[in-house]
Order: sequence, then C-alpha cells, then structure tokens
Amino acid sequence: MPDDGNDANGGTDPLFRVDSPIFTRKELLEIEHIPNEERIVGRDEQIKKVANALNPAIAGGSPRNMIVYGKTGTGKSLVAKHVTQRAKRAAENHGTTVGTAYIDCAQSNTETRAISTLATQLNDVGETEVKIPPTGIATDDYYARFWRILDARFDVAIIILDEIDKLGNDEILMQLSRAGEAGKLGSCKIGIIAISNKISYQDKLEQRVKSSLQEREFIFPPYDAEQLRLIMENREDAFKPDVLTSDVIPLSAAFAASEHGDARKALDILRHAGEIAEERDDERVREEHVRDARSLADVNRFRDLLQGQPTQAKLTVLAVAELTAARRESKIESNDIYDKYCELTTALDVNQLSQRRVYDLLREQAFLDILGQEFEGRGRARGSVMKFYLLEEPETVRQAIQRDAVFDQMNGE
DNA sequence: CCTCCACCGGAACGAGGGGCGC
DNA sequence: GCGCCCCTCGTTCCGGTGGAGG
Repeated sequence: MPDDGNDANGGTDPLFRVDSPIFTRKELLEIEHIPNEERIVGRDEQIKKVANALNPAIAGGSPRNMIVYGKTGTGKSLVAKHVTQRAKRAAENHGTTVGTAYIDCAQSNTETRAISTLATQLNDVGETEVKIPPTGIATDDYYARFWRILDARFDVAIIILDEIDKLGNDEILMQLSRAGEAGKLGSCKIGIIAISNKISYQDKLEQRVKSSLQEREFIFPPYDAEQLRLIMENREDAFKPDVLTSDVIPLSAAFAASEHGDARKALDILRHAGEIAEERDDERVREEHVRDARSLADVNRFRDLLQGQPTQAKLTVLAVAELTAARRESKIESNDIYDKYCELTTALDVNQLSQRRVYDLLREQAFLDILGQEFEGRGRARGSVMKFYLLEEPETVRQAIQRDAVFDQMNGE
C-alpha cells in the first residue's frame, strides 16, 4: 500500500486517509495475532509442559490428553496453537504425519457442530473422497466420516477444544477420548487439548471423561505488570517509531495487571489509546489517551457481550439494572427480578415469558459474565434465594441495552 | 417433631425453522 | 418432494430440600 501522504494524482481526499500518523502495523495489536516464539512472554514453563504431554506423538504414539485452565488473556490458546504447530513440524522430521485442528466451542457450541467443523478442518476431499456437509446429516454419521478421515490421513491428530465450558454436553469429549478403545479408529491416535477459563468446569464433567482428560492439568496464571509490559513492548512496532511517550506502556500494563492480568485487555487499551490519539490529531500517544482508553475498553467489551443476546435476555438484564438503580442493595432476588421483568414486558408490549424461563435466562447471563450471581442459603430450600447483580454501572448497562429496536418507544417517553 | 411451603433446577416435550440425501 | 436429522426457544411438571410455624 503506497502512502506518500496527500498525493494528488492518487485522488486522495484529505477527509479519508490510508496512512496513519500513529500506526504502522496495527494488526500486531490484535489478540489473534500469533507472535513468533521469541515474542511469547513468560509462558516458558507452560510451553514445556504442553510439549511434554504431546511428546509421544512425535514418534507416532498417543499424546496425553490435557486440560488447560486460566482466565481470559493468559495465553492459553496462544500456547496451545504454538506448541501443536511445533509438534507437527517435529513429527514430520520423524516421518510421522500429524493433523491439527482447532475449534472454538463458543461458536461450535453443540456436539454436531463441533464434530462437523472438526471433520471439515481435517478433511481433504481429494485425498479421502469423504464429503462433509455443513449440516443436515445425523451426528453418528459425522463421527463415522470423521474416523475414516483420521485413519486415511494421519498417524496422530491433535485437537484443541477452546472455551470447552461453552459446549452443551460432554458427548464429544467422551467419543474422542474413547475412540481408540471403542475400536472406532484403526491406526490413528488422538490427543485432546481442552481449554477452559472456568476452573469449576471440572465439576460438571462426567466421571468417565474426567479420568482421561485429567491426565494432565495445567493452570495458566495471570500475567504480572512486568510481563504485560514486555508483551506490549514486543508489539511496539505496531506503532510508528517514537510515537509512544515513555509512560504509555507501563501505565497500560498497570491498568491491565490491576484487573486480571489480562493480555487481551492490555493490548485493547494500547490500541484504543492509539486510536484516540489519532482521532484527536495528536502526533504522539500520551498518558491521558491511555486513561480514556481504559474506560472505553470497558464499555466496548460490555456492548460486545450484549450484542448477540436476544431481546428477552436483554430485558432480564434491564430489569436488574432498573432495580439496582432504584435501590441501595445491588444484589437482587430472582423473584423481584421477575416482577420487574413483567412490568417491563407489559410496558413495552412484548411477549412475556414464564418465570422458569426467565430464571434460565438469568443464569445464562451470569454464565456469560454479563451478570453476577450469588446463592444465598443452603440447598434448594425455602428461604434460599438466587441473587443476581450487575457488573457495570446501571447507566452503562441501560445505554448498551437500549440499542435494541424494541426499546425505541421507551426513548420516546 | 412434623408438615407445609417456596424455591431451585433437572427432565421431558413440542413447535417452528433449516438442511441434506435420494 | 419426502423423510430424516439437528437447533433454539419455550412450556409444563416434578423431585429435593430444609426453614418456618404449628
């Protein structure tokens, strides 16, 4: 992309510009960007452990299954992808063919979708003559085709299941971990890397799957401020030289470290700071930009979370927001939320759902970290109540929610 | 001590919608 | 086009639980 500034014969309109005064390679600040190995910071030990578990695969043996825990932005996916790629290359030098697949269970969130995307990723129609329709066939059929593909193409398959707690049921784990013993597979071996950001996930696992997944269990700790600083410095060439003032990176690191040690957040703050500087026609990124970027990052994150939610789910969250604004107590009993919810639905003239359903919606919002959840009492007895609360300011929540078309008439009032 | 009663949460079920293979 | 398959949203029903109140 040529960027000679306001070159007239390029038809450049000064209102729009291709060249940025701040960024050179902005894509380096995307979390999806996989840095090459010398840029992976502070995860040496984790890389070694994962590699160790995969080691048997190099010579064509069974890799150990593992489950990786850690909060968002602690490098779980990064390390998993990185090590599997290296394992694949190392195996090739030994004449072993290794297939690798990565699925995000938040997107492929049912058994059928997950196995379907797995099969598609590892397939090569020219080689196997197996067709994988994206949908429409029975789940068993997907499995059957999947096993055929594996045996036809690979000695070992390493499968990364990211955000595995978002998966509806464990059946696919069961199938994958038992494929060899059940005689579904001939020669191919399977290794599973399961990734979850909720440690409580293991409680939900069925015993039969648990034993095979927990062969290896790793916990990724949050990054400390020093490591976050290094991560950002490694990607500093996303910016033009000398654009960052000296306190920008340390301050971003300190902000991100004070929350969860989340590298994604750190990079978001840094990127937003650059964008804010750009908008304000500043030549350099300064401390004040970082401070503004921090709150912007929070609001954006919450808006993104709510974006995909159906209207009914937003209504339940709105009910919590209204009650929080009206009371002192921030933790609201599920019954009160339902009453408020009913008020809202009649006021807006939308369909009113049953209490049972609303309760499920609330729990789902809590699972997605849109709401907080707290159980009071013991068992399921009378007197024990489930309470929900906001994780943001009521006003932020209201604004984010009222983008839904249904709420237009509310703004008219 | 016993019996309600209110609440959580699992499960079964169905409607409506969409896709594939033959 | 028909029969089969899957997904999402929702409802109804009910078992377990343990504090309140006789």
